[in-house]
Amino acid sequence: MATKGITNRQRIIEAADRLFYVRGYNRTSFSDISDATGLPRGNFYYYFKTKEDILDAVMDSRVESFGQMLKACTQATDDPHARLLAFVRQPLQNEQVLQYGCPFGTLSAELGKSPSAEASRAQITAVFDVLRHWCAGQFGALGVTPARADQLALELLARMQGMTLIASIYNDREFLQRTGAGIESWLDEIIKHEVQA
Amino acid sequence: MATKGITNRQRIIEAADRLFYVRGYNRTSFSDISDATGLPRGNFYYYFKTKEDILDAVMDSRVESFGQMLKACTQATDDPHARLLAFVRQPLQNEQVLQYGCPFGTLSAELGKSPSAEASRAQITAVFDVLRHWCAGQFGALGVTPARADQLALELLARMQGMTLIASIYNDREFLQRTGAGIESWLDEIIKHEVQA
DNA sequence: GTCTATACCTTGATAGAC
DNA sequence: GTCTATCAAGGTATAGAC
Repeated sequence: MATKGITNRQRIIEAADRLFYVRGYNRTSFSDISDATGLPRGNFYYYFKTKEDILDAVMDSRVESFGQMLKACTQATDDPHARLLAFVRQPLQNEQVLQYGCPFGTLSAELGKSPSAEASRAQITAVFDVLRHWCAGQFGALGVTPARADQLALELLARMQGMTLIASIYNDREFLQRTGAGIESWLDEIIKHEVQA
Repeated sequence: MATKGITNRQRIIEAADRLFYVRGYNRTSFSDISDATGLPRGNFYYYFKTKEDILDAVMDSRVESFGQMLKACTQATDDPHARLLAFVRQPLQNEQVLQYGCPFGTLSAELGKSPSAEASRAQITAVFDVLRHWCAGQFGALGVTPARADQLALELLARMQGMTLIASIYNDREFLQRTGAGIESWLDEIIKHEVQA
């Protein structure tokens, strides 16, 4: 029964994850999740106390799956530069980014206007911290100071967020590719000027 | 009577503009606008047929006021570089950007997940086009080709959007200032390498 | 654990008095 | 033009049968 319970719980999380991404958190209702899963509305409260609890689980799920992605980037090669390149290229191949934007960025923009700014903000930063620290780790491995590595990590995330937002607003695949290439060039410049070989 | 009508209409637009910014469009109700203006809920329908009509008016208002800002930038100096600098520095001085992000960027992220993607997307791009074309005009005045000017305009907007999003997520004023300075340096490089004096 | 039925509230929107 | 009263629909959440 534990496995069966986990299965339905997982179904809810996955459906909510998708819906929060394509419709937004506030515009996603229990009825929507019910339609997507086939589970009756009232059933959700057996697994989650409130809608915000579902959001928490979705956030955890996104952190987890993105952690997996970063792990794959880490294990694929020992070269931090190659790792960062893989990280930069990943949204460029994702078709949905053009339509719905970055799952983290758009959700953060939405939750940043939440009533309980305390709780939401902590969750948002927790998600971005995963990316931030991983990127900073790669820059650090390239030989810059920890403080500088963190600065570069934030700048990289900002560039990627700006890229995905503008690309999704204009639904402009060419801009996405061009700007992605620009970020790669920027990485090259960083390594050329700040890293001793 | 016309003036009185316009006055109340203007009150609604201003209150809605503020609420859409700090609470988001979907989470702002007629009751919220009623509380903010002191006008009864039912009264809104004398001025606007639907909630989306209020959104339209708010968008127009934002375009209008930002157009004024750009006009001020344009009239303040004849130097396109100085104009672009003023444009870049403008969000750096705005305290609310740290808390609620860019009014255009966050609203676009929210409306990009709207049901009627057709109508919303057109409005969003209309808003960003104002900024895009103004920036492209400045780059063009610096002497680059129209196509290149448009590319640079988009890149500038993307950088600023990324900057404001990350800054608001981490509520990091230092990052905002630092990244703003980085964008200014980037502008310098562009002019140095692409513009013939 | 799963499902149905429903309570209770807020929403956007309408009708009509003044 | 302004306001009150109210509607129907949809929201989250709960109670309780199975």
